[in-house]
Amino acid sequence: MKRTTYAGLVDEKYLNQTVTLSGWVQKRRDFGDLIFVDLRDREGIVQLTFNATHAEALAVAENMRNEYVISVTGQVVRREVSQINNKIHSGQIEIDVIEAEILATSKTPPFYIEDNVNANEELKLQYRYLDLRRPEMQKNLRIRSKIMSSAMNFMDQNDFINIETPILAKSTPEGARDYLVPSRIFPGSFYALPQSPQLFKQLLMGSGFDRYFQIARAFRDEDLRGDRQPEFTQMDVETSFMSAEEIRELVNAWVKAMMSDVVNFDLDTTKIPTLTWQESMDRFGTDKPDLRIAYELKDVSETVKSSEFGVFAKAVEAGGVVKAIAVPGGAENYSRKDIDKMAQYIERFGAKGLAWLKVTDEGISGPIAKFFPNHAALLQVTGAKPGDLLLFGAGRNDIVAATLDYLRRQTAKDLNLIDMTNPWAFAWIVDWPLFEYSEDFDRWIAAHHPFTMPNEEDLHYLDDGEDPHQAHAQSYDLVLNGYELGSGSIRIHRMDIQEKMLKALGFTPEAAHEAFGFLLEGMTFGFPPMGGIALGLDRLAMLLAGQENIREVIAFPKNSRATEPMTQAPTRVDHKQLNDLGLFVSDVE
RNA sequence: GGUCGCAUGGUCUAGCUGGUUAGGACGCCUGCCUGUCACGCAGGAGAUCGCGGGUUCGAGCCCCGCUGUGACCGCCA
Repeated sequence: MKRTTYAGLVDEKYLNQTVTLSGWVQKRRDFGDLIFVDLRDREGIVQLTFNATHAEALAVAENMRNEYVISVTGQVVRREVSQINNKIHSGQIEIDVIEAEILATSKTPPFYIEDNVNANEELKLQYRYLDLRRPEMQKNLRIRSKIMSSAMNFMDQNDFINIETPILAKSTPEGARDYLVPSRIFPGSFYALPQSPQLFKQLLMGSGFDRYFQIARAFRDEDLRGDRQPEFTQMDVETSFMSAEEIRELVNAWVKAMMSDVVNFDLDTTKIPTLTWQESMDRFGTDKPDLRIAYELKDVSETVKSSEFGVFAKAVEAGGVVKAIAVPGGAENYSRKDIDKMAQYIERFGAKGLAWLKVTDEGISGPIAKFFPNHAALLQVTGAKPGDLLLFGAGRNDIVAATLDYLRRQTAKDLNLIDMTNPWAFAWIVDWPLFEYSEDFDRWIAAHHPFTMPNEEDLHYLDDGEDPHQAHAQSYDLVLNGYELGSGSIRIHRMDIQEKMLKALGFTPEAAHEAFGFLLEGMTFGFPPMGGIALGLDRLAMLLAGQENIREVIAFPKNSRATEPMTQAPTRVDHKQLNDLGLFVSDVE
């Protein structure tokens, strides 16, 4: 029996036709001499009816169970009006089955194959192939597929050349921890899986390809998060002779095409705001603001520095800040207990406590209200209105920023204050610091990567005797709804600047040569001005699919401990394999 | 590396202040049923309460350790 169409596509257009369908038994409803079976395939569900008119088929249906694979041939018939099921596409019709065959039986699955399953994550990952049968997962992966084909089309139409770069690459200092691959031929030597194709794509610009793209896998051996997997997929782009602004325009055009192709949304890219990094940090406390939330961080340091409330006064005195958000309607909607919970949560950001005030028609209330007898200025600076809840952060600027960023997002989520009339809030964040201080390494490291071009007017900061850490970079991040989608920059294409940069990062000339000699040498052979970007397709797919975890758009993801419950990877390997590689594993229990 | 949660039939869960025949829903099995689509009805099977130790006359419940797992902080150029 050869399949003629998909179960989920059969509708009135097929009336009275004989069709052959194959798929999985979603559900059987058995009335003895009448059996209904919901047949599921990738496109959806159709109801099959079996009755005594076709006794052989009925007998087969009696043995059907959930998740059996079956093939049936029957006639598409109209349902009586009272029997129409509007929940499914095929609900106007059903299949009067003439012939049926069980192609495979199934054990009872460990969880229901339906959306909104409540099974725990580990179980779903262990039986990932079953979880992927769920319509929602099928939808998610198809969105992902559409994003990829949209990207490929756009790049092709814009004369980009798709070039693959090595997966077995060289370990370089700086950046994330590498996944290492031992060399058999050179025991003790290792390849590294690329954290991104960064250096290769720059070299390709040196080769004159001018416009490169690749849908590339990248690997970072760091701890996972809801939006972070150890291997992930980037749309990696590099161009020659383009300014940062031109590159952002190009990405805007792609994003516009992609939003249209994938979610049929007409994105007005002229309305995508461009914020400097500093502005974003000041207004939102984060470098990836969710612009669907109207309220922002307000600096009240000046207003409260001479107040009687010691916590605020001391914070300012010690060189810190006091900032606040005014949560609309928060006064009624948050109890003392809720606020205590928030206060406890923010300890993880280093916050010592959470000061708050409820704004009322009469003024302000709450435990610290008595310290602000003249609260008019406070309300003016924060823009707070009666009914609002003022939440304060006081102390070190970075802690205040992290705390209020969290509180802003969390309260907006709690109180439905996310503006859904603007469902896709893109933003560009530009003018990033070139360096950031790493407490881990106890030195300055590249904020983006060591090949990021400083702003022209900041180049002098890299000269001897100046403070390089004041420099800002020609770099840009694309943000969507509070997630970093991608990050790029204009690259350094001149060796003299690159050498200064590496020096500022603390590389000796020897160490720089050892790590990046091939790139430095390349730059002596005429490298063009270049820049590019890498966009995280997993996160993009997650957002477009309306999911909150990146696992939902990856067919076979890792769990939060970077293991894969289905295959059990990573696993031990046998001694022969280790011997071949010249490896000895110590510290095995 | 750290913080906070979670772990009870196949699944999701209830189990209070320590004494229960460990309860429910869904699923599964058997039988009946010709219009269901959350089918219905009758019956049935299915649990060393994650592991180890401790407290106690007595532990699913309290304590300690471990394991697994989720979220987050650090980390992620």
